[in-house]
Amino acid sequence: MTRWLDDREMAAWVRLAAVMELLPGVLDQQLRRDSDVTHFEYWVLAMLSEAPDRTLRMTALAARTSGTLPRLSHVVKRLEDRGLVERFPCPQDRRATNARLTDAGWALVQQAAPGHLEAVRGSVIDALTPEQQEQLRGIADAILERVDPDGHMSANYARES
Amino acid sequence: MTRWLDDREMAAWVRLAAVMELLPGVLDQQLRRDSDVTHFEYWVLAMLSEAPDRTLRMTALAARTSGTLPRLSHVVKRLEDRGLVERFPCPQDRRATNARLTDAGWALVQQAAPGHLEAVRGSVIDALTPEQQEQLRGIADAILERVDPDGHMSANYARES
DNA sequence: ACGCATTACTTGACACGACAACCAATGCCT
DNA sequence: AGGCATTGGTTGTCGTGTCAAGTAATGCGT
Repeated sequence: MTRWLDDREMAAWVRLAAVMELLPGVLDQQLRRDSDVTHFEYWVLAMLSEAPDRTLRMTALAARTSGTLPRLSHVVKRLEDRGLVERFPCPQDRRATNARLTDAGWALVQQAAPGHLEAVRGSVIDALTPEQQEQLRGIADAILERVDPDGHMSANYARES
Repeated sequence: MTRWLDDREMAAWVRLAAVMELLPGVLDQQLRRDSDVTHFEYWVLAMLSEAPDRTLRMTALAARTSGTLPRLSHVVKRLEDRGLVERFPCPQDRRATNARLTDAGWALVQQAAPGHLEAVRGSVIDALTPEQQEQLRGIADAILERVDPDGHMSANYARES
């Protein structure tokens, strides 16, 4: 027999679904308008900008951005065509490809970061109390634990304990 | 001067971003595999199945699914081609189009609902304590308040107060 | 009652992601 | 050392979403 959702469960789920449907579009639009990159492209550039030598292997980049490898391949190629990233085979393992942020890519991240940060603050962070921010961390961790138990797809952060 | 995110804010944001990136895919896959519909298509059918006479105007459907009108137009057309929905001009206002769930569509929702429910439980609801579910509701409401202040895009639920 | 703005949607072109097939380098096993 | 599975990544095709433009009915102002 199926256990239906009670009111509390339904309320939580419906709102989460609405957030998942709306928030990505809002953030995407801001970045597109102001800096001509998608939200995902921005994450790619941002992760590279924080990496040693501004360089990461494709697989590492995929994990840090929660993206699949084919997706990353396409995205990085487009970024390369635009001169924001360069690719070169890894010397240690010639199967692997390294992606490095160019100066132009670095400049774009620097220019885009403040506006994006404001958007994230405006639609998420500043809408929440400090308590809610901590709650959100716990909730998201619990969900990620179910969705990606091994953390393969979200090596971006250190999960609690 | 830009206010950067502190540790607490960053932790919350990074995890929310990962959830937004991963969760839709997980739910999509389950529905595709088991019932050959996308998550968005499922919401469309589900909203219709709860509406009086299983019928809604396109605009109302868009609001309830947090989708844009062009998107809905495409999706409903595809659903119509598959015989799950039928469209007919609204008698009262001939600009408007009504979408009604067919018997086949109704059957699909009935068949798909239990599996989808299990997926939602498995990846979200059962991962959270009752307390966290209430927290999530509050957090999502706060975000939606910023992202869609007038509630145009999320007429699906009654927001608090 | 005429015209213009608005509402409600549809359509077409383009961009992006997913999936599957593919290729190349590596490393292990014997 | 030869063979085979595995790892790491790219490519092509297809489905789907978005955006901009277009159409048609409505309603409001004068």
